Amino acid sequence: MKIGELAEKAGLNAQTIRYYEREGILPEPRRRYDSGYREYDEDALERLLFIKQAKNAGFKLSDVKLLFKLELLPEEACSDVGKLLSDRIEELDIKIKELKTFFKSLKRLKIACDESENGRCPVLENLRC
Amino acid sequence: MKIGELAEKAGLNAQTIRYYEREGILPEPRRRYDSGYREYDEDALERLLFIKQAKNAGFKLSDVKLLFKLELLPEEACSDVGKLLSDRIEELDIKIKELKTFFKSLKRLKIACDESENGRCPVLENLRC
DNA sequence: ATAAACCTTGAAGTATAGTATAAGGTAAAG
DNA sequence: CTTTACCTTATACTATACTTCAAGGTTTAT
Repeated sequence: MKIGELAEKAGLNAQTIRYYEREGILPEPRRRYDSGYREYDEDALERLLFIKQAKNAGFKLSDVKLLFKLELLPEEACSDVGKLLSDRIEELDIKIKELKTFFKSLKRLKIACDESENGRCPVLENLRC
Repeated sequence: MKIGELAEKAGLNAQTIRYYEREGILPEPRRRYDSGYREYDEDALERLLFIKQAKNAGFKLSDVKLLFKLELLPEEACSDVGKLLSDRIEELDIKIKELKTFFKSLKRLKIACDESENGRCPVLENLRC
């Protein structure tokens, strides 16, 4: 498939995909013989969807790059991937817990806001987490 | 307290606090009569800690600004705060669910990586979420 | 065959969130 | 009373992650 179709499937725009390629996050795809257009397969889509999720989880593109880079290296680098993954798993676990706390905090704020009758939303008084 | 002490308590640096003030996220504090130094109270610290959590939850500074801004407005704006909060609560709920999915995905990747014996970490083959 | 839609590159521009620097005034400790 | 730490402003710089633009070639539909 061409870049436009991939972009649509991944929910990105084509320039972003080219940018990922420039930055070494997405491997260079093969090109059409005649036009030189980029030609993508399903793996490229999988990668993009993974990148989107990783970004959503607060990972930097450089983290994703590192992960994909290590994928290509032989055995001795595999423990590095394992270490990287362990670290990220632990970080993400902490982050999820923090978000749950903040979620409660926002809900408390909402309730206080709904109940306010003095004409002011008591945002500040209720933001302790 | 002076800006340095506030910065330390909040785990930020003083320039960041001045930056938040410039951007209208933190209100201008009163100044010492003689030196013109900024003088902060505990509320400022609360605000900074709230900002940190909001940022961690993926909120932009402009979102936080909006929240604080609405706090100062009279009754008729209160329902806007309520709406803003409802939206953010819903977003955060979705985000937490997505992160949990990604968390599982990373764990699966880790397991596959630990079990791999062909000298390659099967990152790509295991990143489906 | 021609227009619209899509692709190419390279370079510049944007948004967000700071961080660093310069040049100087103030506060606190010895 | 001087030295060190801390404060002031304004401006410039950085990193991340895109987005836009210009100028042109290709594909597809009518």
